[in-house]
Amino acid sequence: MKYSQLLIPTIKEVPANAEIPSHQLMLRAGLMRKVASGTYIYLPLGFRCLQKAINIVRQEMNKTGAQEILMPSVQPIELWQKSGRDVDYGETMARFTDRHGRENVLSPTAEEVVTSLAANELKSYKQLPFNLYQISFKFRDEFRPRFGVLRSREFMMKDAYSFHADDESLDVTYKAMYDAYCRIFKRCGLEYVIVQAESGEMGGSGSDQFTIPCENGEDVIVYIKDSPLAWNIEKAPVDALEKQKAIKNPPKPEEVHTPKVGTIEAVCEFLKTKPKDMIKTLIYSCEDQIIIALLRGDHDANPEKITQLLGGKANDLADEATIAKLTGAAVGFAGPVGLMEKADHVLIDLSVAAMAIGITGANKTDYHIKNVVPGRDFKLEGDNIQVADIRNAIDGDTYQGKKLLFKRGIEVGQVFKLGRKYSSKIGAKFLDENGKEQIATMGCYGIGINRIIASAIEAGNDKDGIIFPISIAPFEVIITQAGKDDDIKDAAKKLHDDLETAGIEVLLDDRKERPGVKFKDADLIGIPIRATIGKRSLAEGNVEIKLRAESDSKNVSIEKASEEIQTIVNSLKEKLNI
RNA sequence: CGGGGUGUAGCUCAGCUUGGCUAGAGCGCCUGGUUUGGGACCAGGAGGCCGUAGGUUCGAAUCCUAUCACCCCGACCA
Repeated sequence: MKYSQLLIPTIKEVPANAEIPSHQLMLRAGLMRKVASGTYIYLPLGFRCLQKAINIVRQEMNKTGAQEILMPSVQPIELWQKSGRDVDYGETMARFTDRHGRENVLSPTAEEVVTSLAANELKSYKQLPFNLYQISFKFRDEFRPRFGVLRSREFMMKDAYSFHADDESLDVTYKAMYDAYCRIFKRCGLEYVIVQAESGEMGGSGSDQFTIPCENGEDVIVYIKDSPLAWNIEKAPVDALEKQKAIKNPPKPEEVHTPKVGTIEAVCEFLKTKPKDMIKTLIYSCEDQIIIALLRGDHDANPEKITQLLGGKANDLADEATIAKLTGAAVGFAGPVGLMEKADHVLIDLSVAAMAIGITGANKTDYHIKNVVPGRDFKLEGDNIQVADIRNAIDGDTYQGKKLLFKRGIEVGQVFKLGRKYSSKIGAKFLDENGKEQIATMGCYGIGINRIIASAIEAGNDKDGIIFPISIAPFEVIITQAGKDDDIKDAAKKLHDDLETAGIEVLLDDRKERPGVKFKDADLIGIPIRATIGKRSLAEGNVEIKLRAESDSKNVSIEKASEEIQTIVNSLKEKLNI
């Protein structure tokens, strides 16, 4: 392929609206352009990267016996009403009415459609198990698209759905997918970490996330040094904190006037105390019920843990009106004393139960109460009271006595055991050996293809540009033709043709540009191997070969160049099992 | 959706506070010439309804109002 024939609009300056390296570099290297917030055009180079990642995913999926299909992007809302996810997804799911007045959605994922397929076609246990997947654009109307392609509204996803007669069969496929994902990310040249995750909106029992550690990741990974244990923050367990020594004859609770200081920080400032001596009272509503959650002031609530304790039911922080009605005070002054009886359910974090004494809201606007002793001034036991782990791990926490460590990561894939959530609602049933009707159990397995590219760039870049793993680079080799003499052109052309014939993906930079410009562009785009043919080396009958990831170059005779480059390509590929 | 910010040439940004003549710079682009191994130099040139719509004013990029878009911080997810 000739550079001069491709649209590769590289830019020298850093785009003003791009914050993180992958976003900036994808624009600068001419991989993509933005159409609107969260939607992008993949230009020739960017699309080649996507295709290469897709091919790896496809190969590994096919190896497991999964079958590729293609489902529609426009789906009838009825299917989503059956599963109840029209509500769960809410505004994130784009909807429109067609000319006939039918309600449609733009597919954010495809459990409903694939399960309805199974409902129609699945009759007998003899058909099971099977695993269907597709690679297609998904649309989610995110509250806040950001970081370029890392959180775009339209994105390329591989989504697979497996159907099984029983849990053992699901376990087998789940493991096969898990292993396939390991191979996929390895082949894409990504250093990944597998973390235990909550299944969230998807429902179901088990889930593992494949994340790429990097500074700009949106997920927080919690892990233990020299241990395979790792969790998404939403799932990370923490040891209960040691019970604080009880204070002898603790003073009585005392109301203090705290005018207009409703936040933890403001109260601490005002009363000269620390967040960890505060008790934070959060009020949730869940299916018309009122849930109160008590946390230490320096801790954050973990919505996933709370949802689990509520039996998976959707819950949200209560609105201002509900809080005012319940507490009789403005937001910021809620406290457990005298309030707990009014709630349907009270969740007390382990660390609150471990406190000896604390300060909390008085359920009276502009007042707090100090000298509140858990167990004395509010109950820790009762029919509607549960003491549990409902918070996010923070620095200093341990699990099984070992220190928890934190880093950020990008989620590139996730595998779920869905169970019968969708199959029961949509009616994916079959007859078993005994002629008895059974509901199929399911798994689903997603990979964000764009995120593979973006996270590879997050992980692989330097001041000059992208450093692509060879497996997903737009080209494997770039030939920089430095000079316009005929012998240079001819030698470059011949090397290009030889490599192309040998099946190497090679780009010939035949532009009428100065060598400096070509070197800069080659580095920016991040093609793993560069072969330079110019006056200097050609005079000695040599070609200069340089790896993007390394600083040194070497000279190889023009006759041996093609062979040598092929050897390097193969060795780079072998490292990634390509 | 809540909070903050930005819209001026293809890109990065000055100018706006304190309204005033023809709206600027660097980079990029076009032409000619000199260059040619790490984003060259000289000369000439094209390119802007100052996001959009109203308003104030003799006069608006600049002040006011509305609106749209984009970006950042929060709740979601591949």
